[in-house]
Amino acid sequence: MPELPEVETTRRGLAQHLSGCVLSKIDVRQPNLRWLVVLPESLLGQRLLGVTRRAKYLLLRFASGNLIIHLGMSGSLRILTAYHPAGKHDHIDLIFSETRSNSPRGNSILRYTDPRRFGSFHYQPGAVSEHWLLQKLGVEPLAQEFSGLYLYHHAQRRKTAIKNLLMNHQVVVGIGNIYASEALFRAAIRPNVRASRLTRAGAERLVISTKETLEEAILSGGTTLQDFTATDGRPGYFRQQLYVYGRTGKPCRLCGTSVKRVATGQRMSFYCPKCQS
DNA sequence: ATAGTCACCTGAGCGC
DNA sequence: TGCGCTCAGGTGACTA
Repeated sequence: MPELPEVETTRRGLAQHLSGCVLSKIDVRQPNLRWLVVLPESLLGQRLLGVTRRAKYLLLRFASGNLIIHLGMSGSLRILTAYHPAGKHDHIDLIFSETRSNSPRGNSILRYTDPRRFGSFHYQPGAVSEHWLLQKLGVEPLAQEFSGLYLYHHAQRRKTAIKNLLMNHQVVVGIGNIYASEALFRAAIRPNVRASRLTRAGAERLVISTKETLEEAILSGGTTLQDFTATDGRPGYFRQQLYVYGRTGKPCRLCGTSVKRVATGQRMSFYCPKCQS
């Protein structure tokens, strides 16, 4: 699924096309996502005031509260401006109507598709930060608080692999399996080294490479491996810029050495044995 | 507190 | 073609 760049790409599409529109209908065909989807009727008739993001959660703000959407591993949101019959994995439609009198466009359908159903929809009245899903999240990776010193402090005395630390969302949010491998490559750090062995300089490099990787991926519209599309249906193009993820046995783009794959906990990591010494 | 495992669910790709 | 196996972008719950 979507990691932070894919969620951010989705957020921008939603904000651009649906902000100011009024939610006129909710159609939940399959409520059994990661958690049972229960959306209140009271949302109907409310205007979408804005779309923000916290970690990988999309926050659709209405006057009475927020719709909190997570895309899980295989979820995507598309905006349809013409009727399309719902497919097998098209679980939820939110229908928005354009109400500005001078531009009487038709309805827009925000369609949630998710083959694996690991995603989620929640409604939180009032302050969104009080939702239990958002309570224990760490810092945003693109924010100033995510600094070399911050990461270094969190790495101290931890026995887990550095890649696991980077993917620990109580420390820093939004970094999943693709971008963790990519950021570690760019910082020349092997994914399996203990977090406690991270040096101050290494932490500095890793924070910089993480921000760079995420920012470049956002500019490319994210990474599409199989399912992900932006809200206009287009894939992300960052896959072409991946150095190591999914490139086992292929030559490192910098030195030509064969890219290796190793298990880090329950996930696969990819690295160049020469560049990441 | 931390680290590791399991669970949720479907589909793609591979070897036989 | 089909079967069985492994793997897949996430993350909360549970165990030791």
